[in-house]
Amino acid sequence: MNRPLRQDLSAAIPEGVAALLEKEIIFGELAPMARLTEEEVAARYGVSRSPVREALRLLERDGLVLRAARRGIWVAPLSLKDFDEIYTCRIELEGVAAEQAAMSSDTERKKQFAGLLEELRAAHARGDGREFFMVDVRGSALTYDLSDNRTLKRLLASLDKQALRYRFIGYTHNPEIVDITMTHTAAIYDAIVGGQAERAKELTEHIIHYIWQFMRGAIAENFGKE
Amino acid sequence: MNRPLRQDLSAAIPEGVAALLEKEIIFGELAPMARLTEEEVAARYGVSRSPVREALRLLERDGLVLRAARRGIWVAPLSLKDFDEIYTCRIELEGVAAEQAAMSSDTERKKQFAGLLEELRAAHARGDGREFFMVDVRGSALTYDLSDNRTLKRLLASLDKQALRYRFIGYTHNPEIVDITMTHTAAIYDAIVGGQAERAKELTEHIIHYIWQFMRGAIAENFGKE
DNA sequence: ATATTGTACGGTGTATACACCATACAGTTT
DNA sequence: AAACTGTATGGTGTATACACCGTACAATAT
Repeated sequence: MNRPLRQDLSAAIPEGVAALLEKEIIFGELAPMARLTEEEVAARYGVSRSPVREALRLLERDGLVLRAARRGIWVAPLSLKDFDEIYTCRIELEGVAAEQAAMSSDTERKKQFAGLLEELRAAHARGDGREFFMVDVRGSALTYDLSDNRTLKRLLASLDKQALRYRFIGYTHNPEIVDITMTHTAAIYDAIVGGQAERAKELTEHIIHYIWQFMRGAIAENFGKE
Repeated sequence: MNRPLRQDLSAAIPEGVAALLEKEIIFGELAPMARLTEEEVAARYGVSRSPVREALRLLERDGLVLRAARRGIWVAPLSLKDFDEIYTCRIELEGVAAEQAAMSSDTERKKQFAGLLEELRAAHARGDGREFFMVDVRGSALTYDLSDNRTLKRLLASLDKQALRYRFIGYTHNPEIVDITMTHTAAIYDAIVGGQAERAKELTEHIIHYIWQFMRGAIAENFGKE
């Protein structure tokens, strides 16, 4: 009963289950405050409760689920306050990451930005918002890698997962957010590849602040009260 | 065999075990790269492997231990690079936390800073570096609480645990670091309590940067090569 | 009718058994 | 002698059984 799924989960079952649940949460297939029971998740993926528990610990770390001792587990709710909290942190850390990435001399990996930009443009042209964000995340991951700071990378990877939930909702309600992101991302990639550290940092901070304020409207509409 | 320890662990065993291991790692009782086996830890605290596994996941999240699949678990090594990475992140996030804390109107909780300052002075006067840092951590925790940003709090709580290992080593080699921290901390508390947001942020960033550079010497001596 | 207590059940928390991988070492072969 | 293969062992990874808490609902008493 557990054999078939083991293949899909690429060796590490907890991380595999976490990745699958992550996607479901980020893209709204699992609604905010949806109840998760360990046994149900275990049955769904054909594994036992042990790795599921570890997967849920990972999701808790990234703020995607809430746990109450002996009460249960829920998909973390979304709120305007939470959104503001995340962006308050992101604006600082993404700025540093872009700055440090620009200072990297790893020209070989910097070339990957060109390919990513093409993928972004393709997804943008197709109007595929979901794919757009997935590629955008890979661009961020590349930036974090170039910054050569494992601690920063760890913090941002965690923040990004939360942020992506809001970004996807924002896109759903205001598709032009993809247009804005598209334009600005190109400028940032340029600065990073060109080694303009200060510019990369300022651009990143400015742009994140801009998108933050732009998205607040859509977010407030849905979660203003909470 | 497991009953007696349960009391010490205050209800949640994984968190309890994690807290105990944390202290041992932070204060050097468990040396960098020391091997940890789940069974040994479980036996030591009189619990089973299940909660120990979860405790080790928590420590991994905070960068205190490293895990290699099916290979083992080790206390995370210390290095100058890691130290720089942590402070690069801390300087940004602590600044924001101080700024936001100063903007808080929770005058009731702000009064706690006075008591903490007294405790700091007492520990400083006694030359009790370990106690000094423990109180300092509570001051940071209060600042994070006041910032009213759960995301920021989560990121900083994690960072602080790593940072404390280096801070304790720095103090061991350069006890005057406690003097410096003592003086500067008082100024920051003043700014936060007084509601001077911009000043609190600038002071914090400046001071963390100063201590960072000051400590680099002691850290480099021990871990320069790694 | 309301309040209180008993009870059943869903679900997490922990313990334990077993599977399986990684390493080291010994034995065999070339 | 060196390389390779087989095997034993230590330790993590997973499955499963059971303990225990929290909630809801029903029954009884006031």
